[in-house]
Amino acid sequence: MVEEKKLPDLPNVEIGKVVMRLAPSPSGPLHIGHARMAILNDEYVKRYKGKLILRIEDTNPANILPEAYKMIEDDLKWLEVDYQEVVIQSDRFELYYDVMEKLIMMEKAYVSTTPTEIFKAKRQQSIAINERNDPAESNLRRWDKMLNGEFKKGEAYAVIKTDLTHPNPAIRDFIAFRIIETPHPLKGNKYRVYPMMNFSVATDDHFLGLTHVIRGKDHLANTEKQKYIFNYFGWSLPFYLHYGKVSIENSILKTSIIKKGIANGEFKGWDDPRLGTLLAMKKRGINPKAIRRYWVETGIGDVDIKFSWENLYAFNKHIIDPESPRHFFVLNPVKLELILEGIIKVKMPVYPKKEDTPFREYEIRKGQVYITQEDYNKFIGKEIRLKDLGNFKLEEGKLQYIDNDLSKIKQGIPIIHWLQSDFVDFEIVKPDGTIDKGILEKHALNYIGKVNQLERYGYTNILNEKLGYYTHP
RNA sequence: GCUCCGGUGGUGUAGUCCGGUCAAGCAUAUCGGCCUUUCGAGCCGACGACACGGGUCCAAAUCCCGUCCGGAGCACCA
Repeated sequence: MVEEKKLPDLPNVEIGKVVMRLAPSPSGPLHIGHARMAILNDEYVKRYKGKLILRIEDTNPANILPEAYKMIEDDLKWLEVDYQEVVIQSDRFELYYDVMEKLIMMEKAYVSTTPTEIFKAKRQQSIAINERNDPAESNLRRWDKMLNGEFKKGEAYAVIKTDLTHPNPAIRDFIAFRIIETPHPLKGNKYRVYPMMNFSVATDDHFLGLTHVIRGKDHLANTEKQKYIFNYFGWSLPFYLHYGKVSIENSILKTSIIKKGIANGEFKGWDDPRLGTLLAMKKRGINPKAIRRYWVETGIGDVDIKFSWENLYAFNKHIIDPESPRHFFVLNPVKLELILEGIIKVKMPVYPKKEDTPFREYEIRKGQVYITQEDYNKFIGKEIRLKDLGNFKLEEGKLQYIDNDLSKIKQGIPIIHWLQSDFVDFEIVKPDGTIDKGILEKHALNYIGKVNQLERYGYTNILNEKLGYYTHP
């Protein structure tokens, strides 16, 4: 195994004092992109013996999948990401309200009933709406009315002042609270004034004592907004690091699309092999250590990258190959007549590289034999070797025994896999959702739940006696 | 449109802050060889990149300017 790359050190580190966080929203299970965030944070916290907080950001009830709270924890556990504390943002409304009230009193925030279209248009032109210049008392009064339910959804919202003349319009005054009447899966109708992400994140990052924040570049502008809150209170800033955008091809990641697809039966579930979810990776037999190595090697650069399935597969192969039992799977089998004298005893290792490997032992006699349609078409009329059995002449509908001269291997005789008996009908789901059908050596069923190397076919996670998921070539 | 961020081989990354040791390292992919009763693994080798154009300098992947290209934000999403 080659030496693995390491992540660069973080600045301002004090061993044992580092606090970092994972901040997923519970809209669905985690996917391969989330894994980057989780693994990078986990790697650093482990290196610096710090604390990792799982903070579930559930401040938008419209976007919550109730099962996701648990799914996220399961996914992280599978990834071997260790967090020491779980914080649910919907448990912290009182804190958010309290912080907001202080900001209003400091005249760093205001509460508006101006239609947001006007607010946005004026902000674009660096013009303040009326309420921005109101004294704290007026804004506080409106804030109380907001909390008391005197405004309906859309009638009022609370805003953090930044700098209306900021050259970047994305940084100017931003909304911190809005009214939501949709019940929250955990809190029901207890709250109707919900913080926006920039507000709750800044508040929590401070009160949870974060020292370092690692997240995607898409949060660059959010970080700038959040800094205003830090500065108003004089809180010390964590060290921020933003990594680049990842584009993942040949995979579906958007929870909204997945939910729809599951509902209409297009996808089998959250672990459908076409999805980029960690559940799908797990089902396919991708080892979590391969995912970790992939993201560690990719590092924390701020350049935008394309996710490479090829590289992930290569890492996975290194990890699983030594532990993958070898078996035969004959895809699209062709039944041939096997012609030979007497009985040939074959003994094939399950783990060819291990000294204490178990074996698959068979007594082969004349009768039937199966090889793949592809091999049949390719080698008809030629002499081939049935692996571990002997050399045969392949003719139409039959295989005629010639000899067991092993020196022919050196000369380059094609070696193919085969099955005579002791097999089961088997289906393998490919990453594109299609299904390969064939027959699987029965012995492989002793290794259900493991990734098997089906020789000359590919690595496959054997799920049960009828079905497997293709891992990769 | 406005504002940010970035561009090293097919892919990912090291080097860029503090210019020379970088005619650019590593991984993966591809190709070839060895080994192996798998088209797998392993070993060896080859191929292949500093986006473009100017400038500064004895010297630039590294600093400056421009161009092109990619990405992000300008949500009562996170």
